[in-house]
Amino acid sequence: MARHLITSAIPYINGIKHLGNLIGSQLPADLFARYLRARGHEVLFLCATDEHGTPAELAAAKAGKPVAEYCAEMHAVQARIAEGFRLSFDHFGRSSSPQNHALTQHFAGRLADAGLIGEVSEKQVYSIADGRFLPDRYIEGTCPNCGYDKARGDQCENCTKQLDPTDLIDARSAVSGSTDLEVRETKHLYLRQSELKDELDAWIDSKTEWPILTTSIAKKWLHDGDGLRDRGITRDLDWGIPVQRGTQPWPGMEGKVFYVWFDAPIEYIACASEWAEANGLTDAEWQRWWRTDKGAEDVRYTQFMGKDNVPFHTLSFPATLIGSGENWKMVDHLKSFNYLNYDGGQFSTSQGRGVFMDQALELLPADYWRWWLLSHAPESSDSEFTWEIFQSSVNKDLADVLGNFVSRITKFCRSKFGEEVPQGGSYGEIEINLIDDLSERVDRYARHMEKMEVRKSAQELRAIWACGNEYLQTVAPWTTFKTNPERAAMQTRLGLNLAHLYAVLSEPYLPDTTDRVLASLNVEKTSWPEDIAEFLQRLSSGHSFQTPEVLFAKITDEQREDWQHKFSGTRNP
RNA sequence: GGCGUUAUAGCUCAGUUGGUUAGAGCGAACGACUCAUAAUCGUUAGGUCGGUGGUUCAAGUCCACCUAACGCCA
Repeated sequence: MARHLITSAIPYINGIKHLGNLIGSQLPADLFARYLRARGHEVLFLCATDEHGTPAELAAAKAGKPVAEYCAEMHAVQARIAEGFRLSFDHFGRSSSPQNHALTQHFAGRLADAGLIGEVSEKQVYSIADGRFLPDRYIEGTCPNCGYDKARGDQCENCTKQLDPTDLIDARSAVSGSTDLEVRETKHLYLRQSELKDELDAWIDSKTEWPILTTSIAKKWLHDGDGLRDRGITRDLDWGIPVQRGTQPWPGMEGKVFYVWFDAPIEYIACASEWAEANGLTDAEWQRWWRTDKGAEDVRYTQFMGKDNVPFHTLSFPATLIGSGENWKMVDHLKSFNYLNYDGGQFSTSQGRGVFMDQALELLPADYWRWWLLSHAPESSDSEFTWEIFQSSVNKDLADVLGNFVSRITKFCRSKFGEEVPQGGSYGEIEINLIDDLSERVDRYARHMEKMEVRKSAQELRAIWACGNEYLQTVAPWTTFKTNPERAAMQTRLGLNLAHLYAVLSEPYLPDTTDRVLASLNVEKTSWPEDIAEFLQRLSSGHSFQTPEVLFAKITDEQREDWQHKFSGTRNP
């Protein structure tokens, strides 16, 4: 038994996430967490909403609500949808929590004490009508290069030219449309992460098991051009964590907040604290997960994220932890994912393109999505969602292979022996071979899971399901029954036990299906099948069961076409 | 312009440190079975591994150059 800390990249608060976001971090993290729990390990699985920054403010303004209220509502929405997908977070926190305020300020203080915070004066556009500074991307105007009239202050979307806000002709605020703008001097704090470059470099070199995708991105940021650049950690905004040096005020920083990228990863830690509070636990209880001087030295920490998040997790956040000079737990394994594309293009939150989490659950139960997404996870490269692939994969794997197996064995038993496990007969060579084969396969399945090889473990799981159909096809109990009912009883008993085995093995992928099958078979959730031969005797003669309803309905061509059409455009938020 | 990732059967993807006839699932064809959600099981066809050149006794697997897609940065 080991202790595993698992975090998923925290989704941004402004709206419901799409399937690409889901498979990029939360879902594979959940798979891993469920697997490790099933193996009897102690797991703390954390996720949260990332709530600060300008996009949240603007989304709230658009919704006509105070930003705090908006975030609270959206957090509840995301929590409910996560529950719908059976994401088994031990806690789903909020980066706006008091714990994260305190910790973020604490880290800033420690970094400042260590000489790792610099102050920089810069010029930024201030909107007098809005009464605030505007981030570059919230300034619009006419592009001096191509004449496009909705160019943003950082870049023209039309001609892709990189811009400075002062380049824009007739610049205006994207918030209010006001053209009453001026450039003002403002002071910001910078994290001098360049000072930690060598330490980070050595640390990353020690992570030989990390995927190439991860290390190559990190290395690029470390070595490209002038090397790792210092980054601003404060902003002139209202919504965020007020800049403080620990618990003390920070002279000259009044009215400023920490930049969202700085406080968001700290929420991983704060979330553990929120978890402890929510469960009536002491600080020591969460610190034993996060402080290597307070009991976390034996914790194995795994982070899940999309590739766009890699720099923050390999450089900026580690720089924060190392720079604090305290004994914080650093990530051991970092699993990053590529993008899932939607029907030839990208999923897009801002454009409302693709299938969103709430919509998906309206169409089909969570297990359908979990299975497809996980078995097609974009691990080695970007992968693609199309309705055709989704339909054929779900129908074939879930309905025909797994669902039909459970259906045929329970119905056969009911018709010949009634709804209880039949007695009599003993194994022959075929059964011995089957058990050997299954033992090997389960072993392989587990090894893939340990290494977080999501697609490969799904492939192996499917092969394990197929073994059941193959077995029934080979021994044909419906034929055996005519001449040797006792032998048919043994074959049927084994078949029912296979259904039990499959339910337990499939739990990380298909939690609801597991519950349904176990309920039909009248068995409690049990531990992982360490010994396959022993496990396949658990349902013994006389044990009663109920024949389950169809586990997975097939997706019809009409449904597919209907959905294809319905989701071909963009979503109106 | 720089850098990175990817390029393997019709489709979606595996191929560990270079080593005998390049694998899986889907789809296709054929056959078997009839317990089951017209489901299942088996067999077969099918790729010289984006292109060119090189290193090596031996390369999909290493090197160089080229092409294409995607991404990041400037």
